[in-house]
Amino acid sequence: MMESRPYASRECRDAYRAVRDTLDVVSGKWKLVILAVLLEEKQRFKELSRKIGISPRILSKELQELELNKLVTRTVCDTRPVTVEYAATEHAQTLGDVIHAMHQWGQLHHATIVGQPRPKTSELERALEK
Amino acid sequence: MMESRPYASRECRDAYRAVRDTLDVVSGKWKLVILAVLLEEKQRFKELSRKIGISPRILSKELQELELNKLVTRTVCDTRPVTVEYAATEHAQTLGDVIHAMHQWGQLHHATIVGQPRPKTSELERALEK
DNA sequence: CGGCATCCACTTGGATACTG
DNA sequence: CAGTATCCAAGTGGATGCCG
Repeated sequence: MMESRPYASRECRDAYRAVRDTLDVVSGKWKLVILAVLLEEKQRFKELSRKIGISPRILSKELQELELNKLVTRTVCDTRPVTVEYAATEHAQTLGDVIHAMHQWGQLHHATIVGQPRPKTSELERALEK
Repeated sequence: MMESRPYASRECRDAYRAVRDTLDVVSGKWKLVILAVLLEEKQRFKELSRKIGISPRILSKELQELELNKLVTRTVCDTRPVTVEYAATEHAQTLGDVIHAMHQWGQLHHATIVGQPRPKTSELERALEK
């Protein structure tokens, strides 16, 4: 494999890797939701689970990945039944530009798609509504 | 369902929808690769398939989604066995800011992660190398 | 050549029950 | 409370063959 790659230059491949890294971090159903909540204020495991309606198994997995990527910190509190607090890191805040760009383009895209004389199929509606 | 959502305000929900729309468009294994190639110059189906090493079935599906989102155009050429040309649209070019932001942050992220005294686990390496 | 149909492997997300 | 184990449903990506 690796015969004919679409990227002639090393710079292109590296650029693509960087984009993919970002995509890996923000993709998925929950990562951005969790980060959004934690960026407002730190939360305990159960609070997160309840607030965003996510099962413990998934939440645990997501938080571990976010912690590996240094986007959240995990702090065990020495309380009675033991609680754990999760908080967004400074590094998580640097995601702002990416979120903003995606927010802007999402709006532009929506306008581009629905602001047309009779969209061809209803396929599209469903795709955007989901 | 829809009981307790983490988004108090309407603005937040709308912002999140816009971000999700963008994510839906650029996520996945191939969409950005296809767009990158088509942004350089228009290509025929087979050329695309060969250049980036993707099976016809997947390529077809991806192209249809991209066309629905007005990111590529599909042109049937009246040649002998019949060829089809795909080209990136102007709308596809507006994705530039998003890509750029993801590129920048991807680099920052990589530096943040690997530029540390002894990363805890080798988990991380694999996560970033894949 | 373009692209659909079939079948299949792997991943993602989820419900539930259980442990320290 | 925090987190794991099990089991499971659905989605995604892929190989191969066929057809106009």
